[in-house]
Amino acid sequence: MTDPIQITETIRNGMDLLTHRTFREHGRFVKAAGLSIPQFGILLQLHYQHKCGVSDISNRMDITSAAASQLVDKLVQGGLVERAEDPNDRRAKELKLTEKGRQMVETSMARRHQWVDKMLELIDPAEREKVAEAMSILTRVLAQMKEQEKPTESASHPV
Amino acid sequence: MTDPIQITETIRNGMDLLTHRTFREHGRFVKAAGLSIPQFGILLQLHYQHKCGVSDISNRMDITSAAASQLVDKLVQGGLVERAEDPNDRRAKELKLTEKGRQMVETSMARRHQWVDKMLELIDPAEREKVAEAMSILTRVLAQMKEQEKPTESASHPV
DNA sequence: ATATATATTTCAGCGCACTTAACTAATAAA
DNA sequence: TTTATTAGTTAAGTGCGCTGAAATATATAT
Repeated sequence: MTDPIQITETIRNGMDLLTHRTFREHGRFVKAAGLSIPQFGILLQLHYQHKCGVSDISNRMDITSAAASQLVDKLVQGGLVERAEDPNDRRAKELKLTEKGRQMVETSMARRHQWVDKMLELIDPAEREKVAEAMSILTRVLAQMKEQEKPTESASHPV
Repeated sequence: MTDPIQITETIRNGMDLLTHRTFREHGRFVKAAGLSIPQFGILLQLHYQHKCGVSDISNRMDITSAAASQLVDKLVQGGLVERAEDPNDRRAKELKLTEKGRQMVETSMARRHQWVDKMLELIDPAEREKVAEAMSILTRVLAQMKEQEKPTESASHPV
């Protein structure tokens, strides 16, 4: 297979399938965990950023700060997020995952990894290595794209 | 890279990034299209199955048939889905995408493909081929897993 | 023919995410 | 110091997705 069009087609198709699959898995897990998708989105954001303020959440999710505040509040009441005063700016809050919140994210990722691993079990080691190589290529290019998208961002918020 | 653990790790990590990314893209598109995630889920299901009944939707989405009926109704009113009587079973409905609905799905996929293509532009042809090979492996194994999961399914509903 | 099961719809009601608007408190600018 | 700006919260109200229950109509079983 060297036809460029067919190569693109193959990749598009594979991506579609992966996406489709992942969507359902994720939805089911979140639902089973008793959370909503937006709520879980906040947990994930906190997992990746380690800490942030309410406005960081509203920016990232394209919702008003009022909505973000309300969502966060539910997570705080659920014991998944810790909301403290930002020592540098007393108007702002410093949001972090609690241990319980961290575990929730861990579990969800473990669940996904379980699925990925099950998939890998069905192919032989040589193919597994090929897939790993492709993933490392994609990881690299995704990081590259992320850089390109945020040239104006300060170093203070490594999303 | 031949260490099995590292191979798995690399793949898991790549999958996580792809998932994360795709989620946001999809959410934004759906929102911009004036639909909800569940509504769009139905369009996608109809895209893959070509036609189905209300209960197929409720089964697949893990919601009651009442909920499915209501969701479908909104899509019908929006001109995205056609709801006709199933000639084989007059209790059931035969749901299909309208031309407008089909275009909506096409556009959303094109949007995603655009993003995938942009990603591919950043890597050289040799790497692109490697990625394609990996995707075809994954596509194969995904199909295989799907088979394993539905051994009792009749041939009438190729989801 | 009668009883039962299936496919869908309608309705009342609940919880959630979201928005706008008004408000508090703290920082930054004049 | 006053004036604006920024971060976050609160409250009222909207719309959506969802459920449970009741209703309708068709299909299947006895």
